[in-house]
Amino acid sequence: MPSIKRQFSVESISELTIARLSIYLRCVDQLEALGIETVSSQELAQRFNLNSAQIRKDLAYFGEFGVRGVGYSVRELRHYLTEILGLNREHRVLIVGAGNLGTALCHYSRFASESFLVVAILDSDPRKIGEPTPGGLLVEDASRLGEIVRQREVEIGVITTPPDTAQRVCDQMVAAHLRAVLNFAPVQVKGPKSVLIRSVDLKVHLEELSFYLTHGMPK
Amino acid sequence: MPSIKRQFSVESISELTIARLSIYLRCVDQLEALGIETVSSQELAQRFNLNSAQIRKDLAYFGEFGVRGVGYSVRELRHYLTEILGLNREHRVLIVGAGNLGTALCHYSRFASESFLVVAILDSDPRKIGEPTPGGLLVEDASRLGEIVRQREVEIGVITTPPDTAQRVCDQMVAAHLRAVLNFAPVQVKGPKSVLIRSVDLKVHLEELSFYLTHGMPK
DNA sequence: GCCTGTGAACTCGTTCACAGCC
DNA sequence: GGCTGTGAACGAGTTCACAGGC
Repeated sequence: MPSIKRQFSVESISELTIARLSIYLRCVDQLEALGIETVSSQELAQRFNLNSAQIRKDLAYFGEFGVRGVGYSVRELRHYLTEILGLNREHRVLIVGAGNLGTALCHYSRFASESFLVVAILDSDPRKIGEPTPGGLLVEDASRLGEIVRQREVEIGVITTPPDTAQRVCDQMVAAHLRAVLNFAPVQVKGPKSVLIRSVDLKVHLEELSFYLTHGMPK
Repeated sequence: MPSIKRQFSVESISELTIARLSIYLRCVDQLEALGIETVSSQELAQRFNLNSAQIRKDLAYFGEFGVRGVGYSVRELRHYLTEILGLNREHRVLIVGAGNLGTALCHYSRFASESFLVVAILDSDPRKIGEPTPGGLLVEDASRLGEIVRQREVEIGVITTPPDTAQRVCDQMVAAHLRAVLNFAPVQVKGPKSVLIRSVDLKVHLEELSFYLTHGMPK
């Protein structure tokens, strides 16, 4: 079994490609569960509404995983995608904001994947501190963020606070040397380029639906 | 105050433009809260990390809202964006899946915007049916979906079930004539083109972070 | 014959740069 | 002088189409 290319340059690969790799991984997981051992890019494309040339191109950035005339081994592909996405090790996650969304994610991200472990959920509301979430984790004091990040070797911070405190929390996460931040608050949070910041913006998605409901569907 | 173009063609406008309009609306909301009355595309761009030409182009699809030499009236722009996005009327939302995420969204989408109203949350688990969510809404029986959609004039369905039931729920939503579906389950759900289906994929976002944490940051 | 990997063609989206207007 | 609205230039991303290998 060949290994993934050592020399791919992260710079030259589109973020859209990375997002699709995650989708491909999900697809081969399903195929494996069905007992399918080999799959061609065409078959993958048909089954999951994708484009076969794009699948081949996306994969080819990272190595030659397929066999001409045959296709890809489902098992191998799953292995490669897991390795490429960095999912063969555990990522420790900390959530700030123990509201409904924060506590929900606390539980959700556990079943979402083996690779992400929520090691703390913080809040600054004294009434919430010390209380357990449905998942069984105790809410801790937001002022202990730096200390907790260091002690528990946290890499990823998740913001589920109201919008007006999101930027402050993000600044604290940057100061605590978290390497990546996932923001769920409906504001644009900013930080230095050394920290990877991504937002999941529910409001934008709902408003997009509203637009198309009002003006008719897209192409 | 001029009105928005009647004759823009939805087909010719990119989904990315629509998503940005939602961001612009959020930005002018903030400016209005600061008491700022007029803003140029350049100022908007600087303040919120956007591109001024893109702002002008995005807005120009829908009308001539600006004044040359001056800029845009914050109040007017807010009005136009609200109208364009179809946020000047209420959209009724139904959630299927009363787990942590479903109940969280039930509450969340209320404060997210005035324009979206969650009118029902359903589940098929008899232990959950009849129980109140933190927001005070009672969980109803998922088998009543069609009836509830009709009676309460629901437009948008939200899926927060586990992945294995998501497609079935989506099919039921299509059958019940919901016009748009927002899926939070980590699977690709499919439906006819007449129904707008969008997914918010937490797992993909986390795995993208994992990729960059493993291989270094993007450009 | 079939399917991958990939250069080339094309499509789509962004940015530039300036004419037109205040 | 300053800023919008927009064609034109550019760049990114997708799809085509085929050479190469099983």
